Amino acid sequence: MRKKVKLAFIVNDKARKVSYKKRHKGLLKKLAELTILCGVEACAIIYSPYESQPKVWPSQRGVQKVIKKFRSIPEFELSKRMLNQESFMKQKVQKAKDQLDKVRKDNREKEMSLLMFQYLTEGNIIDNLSLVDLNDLTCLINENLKEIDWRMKELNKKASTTQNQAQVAEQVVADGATRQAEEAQVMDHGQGFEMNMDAPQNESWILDWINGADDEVLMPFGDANYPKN
Amino acid sequence: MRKKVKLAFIVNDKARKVSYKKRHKGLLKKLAELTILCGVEACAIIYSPYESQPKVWPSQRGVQKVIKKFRSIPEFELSKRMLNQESFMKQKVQKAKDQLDKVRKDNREKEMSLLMFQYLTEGNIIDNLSLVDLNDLTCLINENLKEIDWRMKELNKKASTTQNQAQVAEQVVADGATRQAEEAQVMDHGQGFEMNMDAPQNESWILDWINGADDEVLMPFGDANYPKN
DNA sequence: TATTCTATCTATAAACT
DNA sequence: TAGTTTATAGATAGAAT
Repeated sequence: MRKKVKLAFIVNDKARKVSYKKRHKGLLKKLAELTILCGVEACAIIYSPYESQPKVWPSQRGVQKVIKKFRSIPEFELSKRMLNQESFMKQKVQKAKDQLDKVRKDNREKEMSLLMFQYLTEGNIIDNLSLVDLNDLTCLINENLKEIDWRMKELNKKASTTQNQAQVAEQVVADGATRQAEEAQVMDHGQGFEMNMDAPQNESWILDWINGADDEVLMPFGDANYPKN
Repeated sequence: MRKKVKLAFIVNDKARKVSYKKRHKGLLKKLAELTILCGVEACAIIYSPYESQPKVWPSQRGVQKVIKKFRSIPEFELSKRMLNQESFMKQKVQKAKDQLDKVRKDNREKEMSLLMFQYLTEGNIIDNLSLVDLNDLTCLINENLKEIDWRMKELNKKASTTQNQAQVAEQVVADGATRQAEEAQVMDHGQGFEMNMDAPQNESWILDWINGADDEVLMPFGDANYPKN
């Protein structure tokens, strides 16, 4: 029901003021907590349109002390610090971009996995697949065949029962298909503010294996389909 | 499981640093949200023990602008503002005290109600009741008798059925007793940090009526039992 | 206009990697 | 030491008072 706050100027005057009052209060509380809990000096200055005087925090002594320090810093020193802040921001942006790339790659993998299992279980392949898609899909299926083969061999080695290989193979494929289908969520490819930047929380054994240590395998899933930014 | 944060310096160095990093990050985010959502100018300066440079917010332009304003304010003007801040704090304290009084009064009422219904339902009265307690209790019972009387009259007026008065009266008493007992939570009388400062969320009709408009009734429940602060 | 209520979103303490 | 995860405490949007 309650909508997620969109990080943008609140156009409605009334709503903005209400929000300001709540958030202003919350902010000062947080700042107070930070200074008390962690024993740091800090101050905040807020020029609100609702009061003629800027709102300051904390009380008399605190702000004067902190501000005094700032007064004593020459102008050019200040600029230098600001530039540091700017480069810090650039780092942040780069990090966010890296995360984006990672999520896109993950999404691509999940999509492909979904396609693969659709193909394996329903026997039909979706139209409109690009050459790249088909290539990745083929790759993925080959990976899985290898995996199955490897697992069969492992089981053979260790088997103390009389299970035959065909049964084992079927079991592995069915198991993998179920888990993969459950986990394959095709995520948003857009670049909006709401984009999911979280890394996926559960990797299937297939993806683990693909991402994993085997250097002989050529890695598929480039970001060919996504615009560079 | 997770304990409620106690508003005090975190003694454990490791825990304090972890907390600082999280809260610092959270604070700047909040500040950014405030400025964007509500279109206000603001800045924060944090002198952390973990960085040689004070942490500032927001980026270059923002801080310089806000700080410049502050630089241009004469020292004595600053003091004046700080005093305003101080008086603002005094107001806050007074408000908190008022709230405390209110909660204490509410608690007193709830205790008395509980006693009354224990007396009415179990027929025995707890020992160690002071003269004041007994007086309040008598008062409260009289109030309730009046209320019952009033309700009976109302029902008589409006009754289109053939219900007799005795039945109605019994109904009212039973109903009131149940609701009152459910709602009567005897709250903490201490003055610790954890004290419940919330106003009670559900008033019974009896308390509504006691607090309400009838000026003829002498109000019981002074704060006689509590130390003034 | 401010306060209260409450469903929901967000921050973060603690544990784990 | 820093990043991740998870459960819970805390903040707050929106509605009602």
